[in-house]
Amino acid sequence: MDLLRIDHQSAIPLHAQVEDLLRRLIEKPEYQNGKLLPNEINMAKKLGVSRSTIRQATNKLVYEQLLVRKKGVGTSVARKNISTKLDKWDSFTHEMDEKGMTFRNYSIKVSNVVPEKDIQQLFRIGPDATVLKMERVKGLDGEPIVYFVSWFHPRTGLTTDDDFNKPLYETLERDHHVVASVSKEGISAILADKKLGKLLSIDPGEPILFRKRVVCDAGDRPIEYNLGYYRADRFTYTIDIARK
Amino acid sequence: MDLLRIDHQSAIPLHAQVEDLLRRLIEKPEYQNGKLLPNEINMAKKLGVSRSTIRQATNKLVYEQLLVRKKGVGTSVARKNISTKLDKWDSFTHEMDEKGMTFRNYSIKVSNVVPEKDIQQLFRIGPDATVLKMERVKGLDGEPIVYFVSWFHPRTGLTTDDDFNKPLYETLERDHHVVASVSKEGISAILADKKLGKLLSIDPGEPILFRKRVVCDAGDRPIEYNLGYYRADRFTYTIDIARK
DNA sequence: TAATTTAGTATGTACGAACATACCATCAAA
DNA sequence: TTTGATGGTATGTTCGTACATACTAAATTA
Repeated sequence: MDLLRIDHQSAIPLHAQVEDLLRRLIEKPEYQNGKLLPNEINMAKKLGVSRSTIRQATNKLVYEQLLVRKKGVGTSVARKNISTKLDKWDSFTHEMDEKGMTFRNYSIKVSNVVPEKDIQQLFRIGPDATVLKMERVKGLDGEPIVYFVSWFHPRTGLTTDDDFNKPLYETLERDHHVVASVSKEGISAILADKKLGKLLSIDPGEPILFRKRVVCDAGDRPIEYNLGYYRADRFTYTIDIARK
Repeated sequence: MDLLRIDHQSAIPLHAQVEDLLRRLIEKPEYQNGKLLPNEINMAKKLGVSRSTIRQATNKLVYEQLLVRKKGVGTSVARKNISTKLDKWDSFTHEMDEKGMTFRNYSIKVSNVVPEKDIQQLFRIGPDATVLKMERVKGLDGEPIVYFVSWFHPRTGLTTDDDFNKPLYETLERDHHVVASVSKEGISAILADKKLGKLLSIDPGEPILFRKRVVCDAGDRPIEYNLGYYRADRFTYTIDIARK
């Protein structure tokens, strides 16, 4: 078991190594049915770290609700959430078409980058791995409306050669056999800075609807990290209950 | 400073007391502008607990993004998120009306209860405080569709005497001067148990769309904790981008 | 004066120890 | 047979200590 070892010489903190190890461990089928993990003291002994370090790592996973602890029993993997099938995500353009509006890409930029730490962690990739980054400005009637930034997990197989003007999730499903499912979405508001102001043709300080999204595949593994900056004077996010 | 003291005799764990103390502390205006909290060692000394206990408490708040830590600098209060104004939440019934369907309350029950620990914590109320609990089953064409359970923070001023057949958020705003804003929403799926099966007229084991929601006021203080159980065969949750 | 060194302070990481409390399965008593 | 006691195990809480690392500002040097 090479992946189940801790490197005391590494610059990576022990608790981070343990956390990572646990993340990989709990993906294994033998832990999927709520079976108990090894107890803390044994894990500590086996990995050659202290119990506090084990707890530091498990605490984080418990916060994230990946693990569940029961006093007097042990720690087990949380039963996985059933995620709702994605069907409308990339239909933004289509919806606009139906309303008789042409929603076009104003600019598009695709590159390979080494992402920030939080994305590395989300994607569970090394600090040197490069991922595909896509930036888009979309607009309506000559007016830019939204600025998207996406990072795609290497397992999507997307490259700079793909056609990003076509519906993306269709491309992923057809050409790369990756099926996107909803995972997590957060909406908040920020103020436009200089850069955003320029991209969206508004003054810095104007309100921006900011959406953060993690797209996962059917196995709940992250495939895309996506940020969306919407001109708040042109768009509102609403949650809608639709009949089947 | 009565609220800034730790009771070593209490059954409540020290770290929980510290956490609670910090939650109250960081609401004060003097910490709102990113000013630094007292450093960990001093806090530990002042409160008569160890630094680990302080960290145990602050860790949680850091994880919740209420606090921000900077190595070599200190810990400060995170700038508050601007939350989007709520306008469509209680329009469920209205939407249905527009579609020519009558969405009615099938049953409704209002009571005063001592809530579970997680709600106590969310509401930041004592273990003895009672809150208003409301349970509703709503349905369509003689068929129950959704089961709601809500707990309302005492500050809403809602009592069992209020009329819960009228749009709730309008009542809150008009009669109790509480303005609801979106805070957090989670959607998942569960299986119906006996109770849910009976309430929704389906067999136990049938899929249920489960929605958990925390409604906050304009000051980001929680006012309602709401659970919704939707018959998955009748409803789908979609996220929709609508033009203003 | 401007660049650099350095001391002080704050968080970050890690260890080890001890006792409390919840749970469970087994065994004993009513 | 059912109830109750009990000991083993696992997490929960808390303490104390030590050193690493990042940042800041004051003191030093070029």
